[in-house]
Amino acid sequence: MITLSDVAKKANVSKMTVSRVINHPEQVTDELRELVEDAMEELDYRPNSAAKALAYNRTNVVKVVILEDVGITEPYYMSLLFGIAKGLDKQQYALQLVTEREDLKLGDPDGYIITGARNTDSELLASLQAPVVVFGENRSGFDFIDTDNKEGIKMATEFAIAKNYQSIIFIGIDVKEPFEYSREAGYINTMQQHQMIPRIHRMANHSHLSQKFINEHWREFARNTIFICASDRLAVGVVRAILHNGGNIPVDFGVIGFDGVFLDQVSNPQLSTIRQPVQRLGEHIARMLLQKIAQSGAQQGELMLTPELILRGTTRD
Amino acid sequence: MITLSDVAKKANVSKMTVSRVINHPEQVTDELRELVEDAMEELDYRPNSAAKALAYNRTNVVKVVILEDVGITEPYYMSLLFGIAKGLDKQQYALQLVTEREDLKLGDPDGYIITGARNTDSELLASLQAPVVVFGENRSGFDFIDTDNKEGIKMATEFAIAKNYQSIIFIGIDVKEPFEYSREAGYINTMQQHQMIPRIHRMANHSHLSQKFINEHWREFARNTIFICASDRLAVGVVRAILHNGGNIPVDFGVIGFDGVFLDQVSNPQLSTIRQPVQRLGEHIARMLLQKIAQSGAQQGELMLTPELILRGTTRD
DNA sequence: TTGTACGCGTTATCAG
DNA sequence: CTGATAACGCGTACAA
Repeated sequence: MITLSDVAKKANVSKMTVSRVINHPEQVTDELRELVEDAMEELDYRPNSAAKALAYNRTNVVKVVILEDVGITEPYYMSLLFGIAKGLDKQQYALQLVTEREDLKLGDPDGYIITGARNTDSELLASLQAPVVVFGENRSGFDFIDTDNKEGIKMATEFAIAKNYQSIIFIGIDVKEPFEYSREAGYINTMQQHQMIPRIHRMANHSHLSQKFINEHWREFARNTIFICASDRLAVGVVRAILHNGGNIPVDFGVIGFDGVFLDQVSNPQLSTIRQPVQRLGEHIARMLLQKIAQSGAQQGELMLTPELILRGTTRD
Repeated sequence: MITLSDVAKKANVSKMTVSRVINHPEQVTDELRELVEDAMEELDYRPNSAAKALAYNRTNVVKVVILEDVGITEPYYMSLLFGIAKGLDKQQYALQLVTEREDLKLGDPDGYIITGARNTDSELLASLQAPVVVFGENRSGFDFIDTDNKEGIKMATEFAIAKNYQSIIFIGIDVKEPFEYSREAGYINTMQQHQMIPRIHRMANHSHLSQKFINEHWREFARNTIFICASDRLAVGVVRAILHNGGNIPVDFGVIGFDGVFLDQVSNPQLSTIRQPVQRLGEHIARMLLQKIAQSGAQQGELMLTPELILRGTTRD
């Protein structure tokens, strides 16, 4: 193993000079700096993160916490993890996955990335002893990152209007959480701007529930109706019910989902959807946390990334 | 932060005694040991893993490598990661996710968990500088864990025979990999044991390919046929095609998938499938790697976990 | 601007 | 069986 001292010897300087070249290069003369850099290169020096962690009193570990019940594993989180891992790797950070509340207190990570948190989790999060960033809108003051939910639904609604769908119905998720409020707001605002009357139905986020709902109300839906759904799951159920009742997709009926992770692609026909940039969100939240750690816990604010409207088999051209 | 020294003072011993109580308790008298244990309890002592890592010349990090192209994110890996994380957590290990081959060489993990490896990756794996365990059967001599593929298909085939399906067809994945050979072997052996003639069709692992295949050969399939598929993806396509052609599931046609992760549950009707114990596999492979690290790289052999035949909407009672 | 001495928390070695 | 000492690799504080 190559250490600072090895490099120092090779460059004929003290190891402190080498350390400075790495952490405070401006304090070293160009001459020495180049000498040291060459030596590092030649020896293929790799800093020892355990030693660094010990000196800084850090662990170089962040906990990634999934508070949501993932009975059926959401593919969503896979992409998110990929992104997070990518963001952390660049700084030689490692992660520990936590899926059970009890395990939250174990270990001493340098920070936490929280996903799937509900309003009721605020106290729990506030009690953590290291910097926290949250994945998903919240109004409890935690730094967060999320898709721009409002904007996403706005895009879909304006598309529906532009395509002359007569009736534009929103199928929402029956939860009192900011992400849902924002999605509904995007729908309502856009409808009102165009003097159209919003119509919202809410249910738990399961495809068989939206399927059942459409089946039971089938007679109420005239041709030229589009359903904008708060999730791909709901959208998949809607599609099934329309087809089951003999409705023609995409000619007479349209369906747009929300998420754009996995489900939209394996469904048949492939779903038009508002795709969240999940992996990028992951990268950004990792960066946000690392920065917060570097700034010893300073507030980072919020960041919203714009989703993309993907048009496929369930909307007409 | 509570350190060894703090505990040592409280217990009136040297910190080496405390260290021994933790790592080599048999070298300490019962009397002192209890004294120290009480002190640790009272002070809520938590070992500093960075310091430990430095002393042992370890990083306490393992890399989890996904070599497969995950264009469409496989939910499969999510469960696996949960399991791995659980196994690692117990020993205070953290993980780094690697999805790109180039990133394999960065950092100095204590070991590697490799998934999605193909035959052609053998050299790459052999060149790694830390203990390696592989997820998935292989015949290159790497320690591995996998579902008992052969046994799983055998269970499904015997079920089909017991239910008096006239024709039992295997839809396989068109790859030259051990897992596929084992699945086919499970099918062929069982068929032969019952004096039945095996019939296998292979294609790439996409639902639209199996869908297309069934459509094109629809006339060849008499009633009372069951399709045993090498993946849930293939099974989903088969189901779609059967329904599309007016076939009655589960009365006249049966379908059994393989995997039992996510897809089987969101499909409609819900899929009968051979469920892999993915999360348990994850836990076991983590343990295997940690043990291999502890034994400085000693061979661990192979471990196969038995899958479970889940009967749902695509097979008759 | 550069170097020296020491500390971070833990473990191995060796002496008692 | 127990304790003192040195060492792991790196960073800070202070001195030169």
